[in-house]
Amino acid sequence: MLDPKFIRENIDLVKETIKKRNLKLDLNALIKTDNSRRRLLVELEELRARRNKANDEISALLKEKKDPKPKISSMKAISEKIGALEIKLKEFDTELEKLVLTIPNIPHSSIPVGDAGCNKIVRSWGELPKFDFKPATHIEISQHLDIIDLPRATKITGSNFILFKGWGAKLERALFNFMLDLHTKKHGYTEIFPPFLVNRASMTGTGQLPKLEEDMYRLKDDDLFLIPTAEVPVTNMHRDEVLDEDSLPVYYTAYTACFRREAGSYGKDTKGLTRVHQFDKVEMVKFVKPETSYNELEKLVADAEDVLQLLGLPYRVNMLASQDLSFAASKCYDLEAYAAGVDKWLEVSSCSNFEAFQARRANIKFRRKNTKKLDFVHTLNGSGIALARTVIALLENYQQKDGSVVIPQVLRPYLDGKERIS
RNA sequence: GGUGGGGUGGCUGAGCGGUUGAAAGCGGCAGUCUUGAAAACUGUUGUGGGGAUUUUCCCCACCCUGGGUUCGAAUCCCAGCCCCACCGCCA
Repeated sequence: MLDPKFIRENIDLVKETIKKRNLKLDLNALIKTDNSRRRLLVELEELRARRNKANDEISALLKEKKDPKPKISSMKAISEKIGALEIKLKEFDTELEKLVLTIPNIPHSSIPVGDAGCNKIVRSWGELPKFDFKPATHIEISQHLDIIDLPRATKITGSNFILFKGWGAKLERALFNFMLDLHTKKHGYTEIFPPFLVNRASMTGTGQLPKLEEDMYRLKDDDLFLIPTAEVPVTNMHRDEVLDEDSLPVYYTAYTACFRREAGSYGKDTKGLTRVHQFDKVEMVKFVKPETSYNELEKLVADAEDVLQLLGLPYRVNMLASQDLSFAASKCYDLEAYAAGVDKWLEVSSCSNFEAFQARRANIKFRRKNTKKLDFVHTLNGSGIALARTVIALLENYQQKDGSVVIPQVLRPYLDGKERIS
């Protein structure tokens, strides 16, 4: 969320943001509520000041053994008025909060303005694989190699779930182990293994709630949610905390399964592994000082790119335009890996700078040493990287004419030194 | 799941319905002393919000959360959440 005070003082900038994001949002209600609330607050606080003063006087009268009764009865009416105004204030607060939560983050000045067509490919890496045969899709390959069993996953649970088997299961495990090792040993992240279930406060802290409740799996009896990404538990580690300036930047990486209902996306990417309800992902999360956050974003993207480069998967880096940018982000790069069988660029990572948007909501601060003032940290996160889609790219790009699949060099130590799955 | 105990500032820990935003200690910061350090001593030290004559001043709120009683609540009542201990169940 944005700071209501910031909105008040930068109303033109917020209007411009809404325009850039192509949203239909009326700010008048917000401005009006904010003004009414403050007018009421002044009135209420004056009354409370009077009450406090009177209470001191009553207290003094009692000490002098004088009769406080007249004073007390004169205060009764004021107290009732205060009670009434407090109820009204609460209504304004609730309303204002509701309205403020509908305001998205301000896009960074460096990103293109426009819809997804304006997204900008800032760089590409690797060469597209060439075949002297028609490359098969990951569905065909995994069936042939007996490493993924979708019909049985459907039987056990339902459609759009995956069951990895044999070398498929080992490949999955090899991938996230490789990624965690890379981020912890080479890129300096601290490994976290968080709970996969989180409470409502955590979901609200990172912004999944209240907006996206429909997209989440929820355990009704306990009011807990299956995490849609490790971003939720890991970012919420520091919810309502004040971090040491010296401890920043904080880098965390975590493997988790991710659960998404994908409500409303039926009919889109329903075949194969592209869009599933449960997938594995290694996530990177950063807590940084505001003045460093854009530099940190570039480093975050580089860390995610390193995974793809070491796996030898061609990819491109897509800087999202204002209308394609998620609600809480100021700037975001998507990494898209090429998959030869389906001949598509698949989004395997999304690296975002949220500036103080999440930190304000989750109340994550740090104290500056020189001024001793509290300030919100900037939070960033990025996939490093999402697995099911990476498996698609691996299978399709490394397939051979004989139907086998070559294993990239970096994964072999995790797979008993095996060179190919056949 | 059952029983008992408990949630107060950065930490430990007092707190009678009425100058208690909160004792005391520790820690932090500044100063005195010292060649320097330690010790000792002195002072200082929470957060959020609002107002104005906006580098300063004034006010309000906050003692787990939400209600209630009262002229007045950290203190009394109710509900919830969380923590600790023991018992039960359990990988």
